[in-house]
Amino acid sequence: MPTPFQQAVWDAVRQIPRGRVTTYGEIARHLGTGAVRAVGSAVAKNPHAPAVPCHRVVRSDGMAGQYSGGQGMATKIALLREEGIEVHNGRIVAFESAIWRYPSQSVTNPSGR
DNA sequence: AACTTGACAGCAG
DNA sequence: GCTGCTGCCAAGT
Repeated sequence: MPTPFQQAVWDAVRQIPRGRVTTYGEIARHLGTGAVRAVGSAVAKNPHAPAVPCHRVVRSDGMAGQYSGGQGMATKIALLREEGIEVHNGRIVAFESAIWRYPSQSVTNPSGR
């Protein structure tokens, strides 16, 4: 029986569109907490895969990060490549461009900046 | 109730 | 620029 915190994390990850990635820090910020590690633990226990694209959650330093199954980042990278995200030697290509930012409260200017 | 672990992030060397 | 240590919050033992 998952905790409300884990459900919140999974719900946040579920919002990540295909072909995009996000960082644990972004999720933590979106949840209004600095528990980046707790987020990682929650995602690691994610029983809703692949409903929750946990493989789209990467590290903030541009690396794919770890993954469950003991495969390390191998499986994670494979899934990301299927999503159209290029990954070289565990490093995400165009990382800054691939990062997905959670929508703010409201955009005063819908123009996009 | 307390200690340890964890799919990380950030700063210092 | 890269490697290493500390800090963070939550969950598990």
